[in-house]
Amino acid sequence: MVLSRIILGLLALAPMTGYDLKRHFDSTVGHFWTADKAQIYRTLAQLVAEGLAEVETVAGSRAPDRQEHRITAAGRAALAAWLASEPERQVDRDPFLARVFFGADLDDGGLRLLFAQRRAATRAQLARFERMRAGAEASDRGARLRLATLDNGIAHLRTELAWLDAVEGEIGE
Amino acid sequence: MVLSRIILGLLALAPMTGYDLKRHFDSTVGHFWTADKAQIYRTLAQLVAEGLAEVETVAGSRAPDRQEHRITAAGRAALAAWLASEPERQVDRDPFLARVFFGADLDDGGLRLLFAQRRAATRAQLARFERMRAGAEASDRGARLRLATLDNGIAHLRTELAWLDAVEGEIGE
DNA sequence: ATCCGCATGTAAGTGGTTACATGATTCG
DNA sequence: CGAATCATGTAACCACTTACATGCGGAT
Repeated sequence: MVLSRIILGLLALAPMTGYDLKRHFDSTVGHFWTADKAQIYRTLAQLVAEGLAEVETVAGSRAPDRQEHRITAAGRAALAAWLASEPERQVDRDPFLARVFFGADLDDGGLRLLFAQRRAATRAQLARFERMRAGAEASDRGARLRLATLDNGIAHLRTELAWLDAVEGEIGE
Repeated sequence: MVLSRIILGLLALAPMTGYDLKRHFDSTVGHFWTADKAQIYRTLAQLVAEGLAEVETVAGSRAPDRQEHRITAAGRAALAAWLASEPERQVDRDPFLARVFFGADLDDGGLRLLFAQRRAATRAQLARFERMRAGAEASDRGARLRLATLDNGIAHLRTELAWLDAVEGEIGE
């Protein structure tokens, strides 16, 4: 459900192929939703079957044929309805915190490695997000909202680093 | 995989029924992992089939029979191996942020409602976590680590509220 | 020649949710 | 008398991941 609406939202910006969508899930919307191509192609077929999108085969001038998907009027209505509906409840599943929770069974070295890995991963992602932020501008309301979602990710990554400092300080002693 | 190891971790603390485990997923470990009973019973059966846990039927003195599950030596080894293994990469999927991202198609009232709902949900969860925190003590290393995972949740919820303040301030003007 | 980017999809499996179904005991 | 808690499980479905499979065009 959420995936199909995000795809509709992206198609509302411009007609796209499954491949184009995949690139969006790897970049612009990747900080709050990911999807792999098997999922994307399946969902696109579904949207077409439901009449929320339509396909047009564009002969590849110098590449394979593109299956361009375009949002329909019904699709725009479905998108608007979803935007105004109550957000699905979010599940937070964190394999790292699961390890920390049972971390008493781990020796000091293992625990330090666990935190070090988390710190490295968090830093790397923060750097990625900050690069994305730098190359964006808040021209209109839509752009400001899209930037706000990125800022949300950045804020949480910084919080994670601060938490790591606190916990490692406590453990280190 | 992660679910089965968390269950092993809980069974390492004490033998339990599926019902007991469900209560843990609703309370102590709920802030980083959730599971419903269908999943729990299925996974318990799997663990027994793999020899990582064993069952003992305890006749109910004043209630239904309990299927007590106990971790085996092989189970402890599997738990230790998982603890020392590299954490599975975490997927962050947030239906709320997805709505904000496409929020330009929403009118001002819709947008304000969206943020208000998020704020209420965040506050409610923060209150729950803080109550849990108050009733806990950091006696030994294990308890400190378990508390740290709760503090992680609290820190992120506070960050979310701060982010909401910032975004709503910007939108409101 | 070989690899990378573009572009499409299928098959099989795992993980997770929802709905259905049963039954005893205890507390108000 | 009814609701809540304890306790178990099945069936069906939906969401997501991984692996397999193909083929063109352009750059090194």
